[in-house]
Amino acid sequence: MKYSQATDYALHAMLHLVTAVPNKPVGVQLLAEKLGVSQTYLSKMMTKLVKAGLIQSAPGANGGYRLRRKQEEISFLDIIHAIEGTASLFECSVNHGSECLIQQVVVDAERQMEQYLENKKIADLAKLMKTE
Amino acid sequence: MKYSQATDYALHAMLHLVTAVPNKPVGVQLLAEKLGVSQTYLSKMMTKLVKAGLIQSAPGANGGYRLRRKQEEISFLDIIHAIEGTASLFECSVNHGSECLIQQVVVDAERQMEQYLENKKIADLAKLMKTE
DNA sequence: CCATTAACGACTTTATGTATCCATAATAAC
DNA sequence: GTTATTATGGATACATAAAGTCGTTAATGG
Repeated sequence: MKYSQATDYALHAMLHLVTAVPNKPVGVQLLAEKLGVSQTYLSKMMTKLVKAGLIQSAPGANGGYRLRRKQEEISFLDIIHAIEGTASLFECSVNHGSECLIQQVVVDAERQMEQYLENKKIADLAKLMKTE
Repeated sequence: MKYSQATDYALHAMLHLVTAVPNKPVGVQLLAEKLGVSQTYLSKMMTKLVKAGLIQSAPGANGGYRLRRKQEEISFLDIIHAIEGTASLFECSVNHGSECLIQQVVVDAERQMEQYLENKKIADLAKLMKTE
């Protein structure tokens, strides 16, 4: 079980958008160059972020992407869910009569991780980077 | 990102071993029947559990598997690690000069989940099932 | 010896992630 | 309006991992 590289790229792309000049769109070509990944591949992830309502896109000259919400309101979990989906990490495939106690435990554990990721905003990282 | 079905099977198999008669080995054929999975496939996971030191195996007639440790000392995390491995869920593939702050956040989040799974023992579930 | 049972390796199949290419649509600048 | 720019979408190829099967070997009890 691993987070996909796509999630890695999306998180880094969002961090770049946060630290970019406000309201000035950033093109996928620039982002792709900074991350060392192809434009066409990265654009798929950007499209997912758009559909999740995290960023806004603008076509045409001087177009690109910019944040849709305040940066304090965009959590790690938002980004991860946009790329990976929101399905549970664990689903019991054993056919027992009752509810699966094992699944309850693992899902509860997953909830612990998600709470942590929900409380972490990319704005937190942006602050850290400025003081370095 | 998902936990593999193999992990699901392993967790259920361990739960069966905990609730079985102590010190009497349980064969893979019986376990496989209860879980609705083939013997040969399940035996791969059982072998991993043996190598992880969670259970003991005995070949030959009346052989099978039984717990190696006390059931209060076998956690969900032990079983999951035995099947999935212990590698981190997230590894940054972007080439920046410094340490990856994003990776730190996600790894910390993962640690939250692991702590929860470490504190949950299969003995806890066994108790629950007896009272039902 | 014989039946039973775990362990191991080779293999097939299927699904998912990674990545590229090309066509299309929308917008801004001229 | 024309052109350059930029995002979006579909098709496709490739690599990797998961899911599952089969046959063989090895060890043990009766």
